[in-house]
Amino acid sequence: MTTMTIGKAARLSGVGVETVRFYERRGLIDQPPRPANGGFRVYPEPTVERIRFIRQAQELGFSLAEIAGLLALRADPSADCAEVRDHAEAKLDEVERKIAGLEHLRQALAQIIAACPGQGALGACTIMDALAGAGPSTAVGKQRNERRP
Amino acid sequence: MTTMTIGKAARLSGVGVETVRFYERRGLIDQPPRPANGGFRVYPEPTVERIRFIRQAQELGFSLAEIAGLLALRADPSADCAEVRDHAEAKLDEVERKIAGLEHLRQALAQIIAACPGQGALGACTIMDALAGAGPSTAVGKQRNERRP
DNA sequence: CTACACCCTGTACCATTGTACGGTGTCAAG
DNA sequence: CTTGACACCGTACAATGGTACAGGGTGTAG
Repeated sequence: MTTMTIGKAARLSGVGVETVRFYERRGLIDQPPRPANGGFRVYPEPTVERIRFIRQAQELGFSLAEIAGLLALRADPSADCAEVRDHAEAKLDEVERKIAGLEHLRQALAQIIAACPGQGALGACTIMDALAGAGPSTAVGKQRNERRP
Repeated sequence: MTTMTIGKAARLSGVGVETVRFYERRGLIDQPPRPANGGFRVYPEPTVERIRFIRQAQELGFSLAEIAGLLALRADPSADCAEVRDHAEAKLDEVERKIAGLEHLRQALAQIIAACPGQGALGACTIMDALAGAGPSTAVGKQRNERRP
């Protein structure tokens, strides 16, 4: 098993040592015990994965409290299955709503990019226009982006 | 044109009046002028759309500074097209990365939900397991050491 | 014309999510 | 056995994104 000090765990997961300790205090990751015979705390490799997950989930718009909920989901027999499943299903809905919102935004950005180099009349000039129009009716070369999901 | 007071604009966009003012201070939305003859500021309907966009973008993991950047994107001839397009393309990349991350998370959640009611052997009990394994029945040959301590 | 809800401005306060710092302990290379 | 890098712990400070008054103005229903 790969183990390391907190400094290496922090470097590998792309955060500062203080951030690791902060996540420990918030209960997002376990703080390894200090060895009985003295010395430094020893961090296992999965902690690095966990921190990376936390950072990624944050970029996807989840708060640390929500991320704690995700990390606490356990599909094992000792937990109340129905409760876990309800929670997981609620999160799944949320994830799917986010995906839908991002797809919408993606299309709007694609429309702006497509409209940009054209020197003619511009129908969807801003994000708000692109989102409102949702596409083609304006005379900018009909960016009907029918991309497959 | 539909117009309204700040209170109604706030209610329609699902935020508090103070939040609307906060966004004004941050330059995310325009503050309408006070009527010369006195009285209340008059908000147009597009401001409501704009606030809703801000809130949605926040839930998708964008900071207010980033959202300001999105709202400032203008594909019109007065702006430097190349610059606008670069910015829009960078944002598009980011959006697509977020979508990919969310799809990944979606699959992990689906896996937990699927594993939950079954009483048999559970392979992917937590989010971290589900993400590491990357696949239940669809045997995706991801060469990942799945070690159980 | 009075009550009452709502607006305006300014300032203060708050939660979340870190980041920095100071003082001390540990360890390993030279 | 000294020295430098890093760990540990506690506390303080900071950026972001609001939220809450206080003290006044405005507009309309009754």
